[in-house]
Amino acid sequence: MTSATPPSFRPRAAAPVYARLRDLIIRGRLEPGARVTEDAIALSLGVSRTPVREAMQRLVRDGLLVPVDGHGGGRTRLWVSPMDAATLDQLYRIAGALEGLAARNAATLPPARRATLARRLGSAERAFQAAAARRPLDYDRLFERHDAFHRTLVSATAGTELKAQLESIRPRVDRYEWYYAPLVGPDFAPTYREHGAIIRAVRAGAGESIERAVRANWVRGAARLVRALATAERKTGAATSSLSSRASR
Amino acid sequence: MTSATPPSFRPRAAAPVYARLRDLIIRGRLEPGARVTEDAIALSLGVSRTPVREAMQRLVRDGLLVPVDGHGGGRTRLWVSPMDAATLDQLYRIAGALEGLAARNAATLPPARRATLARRLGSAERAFQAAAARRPLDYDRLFERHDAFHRTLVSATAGTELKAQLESIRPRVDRYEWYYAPLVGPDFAPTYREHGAIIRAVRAGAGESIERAVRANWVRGAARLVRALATAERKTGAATSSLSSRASR
DNA sequence: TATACGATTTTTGTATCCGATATGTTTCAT
DNA sequence: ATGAAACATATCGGATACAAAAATCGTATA
Repeated sequence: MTSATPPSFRPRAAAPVYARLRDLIIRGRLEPGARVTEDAIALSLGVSRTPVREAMQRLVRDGLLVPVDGHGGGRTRLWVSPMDAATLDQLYRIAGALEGLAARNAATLPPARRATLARRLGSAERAFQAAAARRPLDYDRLFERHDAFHRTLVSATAGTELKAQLESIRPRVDRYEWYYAPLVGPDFAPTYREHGAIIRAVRAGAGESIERAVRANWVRGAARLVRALATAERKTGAATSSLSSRASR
Repeated sequence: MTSATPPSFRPRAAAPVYARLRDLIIRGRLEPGARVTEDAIALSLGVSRTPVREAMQRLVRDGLLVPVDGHGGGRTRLWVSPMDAATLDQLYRIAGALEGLAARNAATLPPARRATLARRLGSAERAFQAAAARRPLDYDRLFERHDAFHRTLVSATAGTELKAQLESIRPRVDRYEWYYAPLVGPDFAPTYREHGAIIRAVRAGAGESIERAVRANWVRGAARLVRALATAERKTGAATSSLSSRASR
């Protein structure tokens, strides 16, 4: 599911630390605004500060941690980055542009391989819809199935660099997905339609329309999440304004 | 109130090390395939291995250093990443997609600001052409002027996330630019035309065509560099095959 | 009571040390 | 002479030690 070590796992201790922290943030157990100190993490995970530092530097680059007082030079205290609708929108547009660029390549695939891709996308989509139909909804499974659809598309169309680039924004995208997806359902008909459009475009094999379909999926997905976020805020009363009151402990 | 903190920059050792190494690689003084060891850098720059390690990890994320493969699980020896036409092509397409996504926003700018942007782009382009007309050609200056054109465009149109994403591929893009730009000139008429098309599209204000123009610039720029690269290889006889023979000293 | 000053505590950045392991070299046996 | 095995070296990952900067908290004073 979410875990995957994109480039090549180098260190022995830093990788688990990174994976654990990233997961804590993505799943929301470390909320936006939570302070994260090297000592605390090192202590709680039973390693020294050295691998923790490496993991935290990587999380900064992922955009999951940010310096608390944004002075560009000295990277001092870090906290879990805030979440807001504007960032979500930007992020999803970027993902759409990149995945669209990748998917466009499907048009240049040999017809046989393109047909295979369309078939695999169809089967991934059916699995996703099946997961979405289960009651009670298992969001863990739903997330995984949804992700599988996009991974199928990307792995068949993106080159190494593009894959790496997509991986670099995945942590943040996943975080928004995890936070707000439960507020989107339980009706996923729009998503079905958009995925269906992607599959048909791949089958037809016109690069331009494949790219358009993929982009539309991301842009509209972002709109759905923003709507869910706004609704949630109206209900709970400015959920995001309590960010700075969190403590890491 | 407390004394307004002037940019109290605390000098960190890792930042200069990173900047220096990145520059050495981008400018080609550390060639593809050169081994880079923590000890050697630490010694030569007069710092300990700790900040050097941080810098090198960052360079790995930038794609300028890569682990030399061959030993599956163990440790990581790093060398300067190789350069090849396929990577160049992918990289430039990504840059085109991202910058195109940004530039598209120019269409939604208030007309006055859009006009200002078009004017600033025009003036940046004139500066670029002036630099390109100087004889002898100062590639350092040319590079800077060309970069300024794109920076003008991006800084006026891209959000924070998009800017960050573009920054993340800049080191590698710059490296290819530095390596092969001298082989492209001295006639930059195609570039003038493409930049001109971008400026006109911005002035007209149609998002779709702005994006197309920006993308075309990058895709065609990549093609020019690939052509230059191929020519250089034919002349020097497989320049890139000598990669693994470099020593770091 | 509010503010300014100061000491204590946190937390980060850098240096150094140690252990593990791949890599290269030398030596010995056949 | 050739191959293998033992040995030496290079280099990395992690732990620890130390210093410096910043934040926090308390106290004193106007």
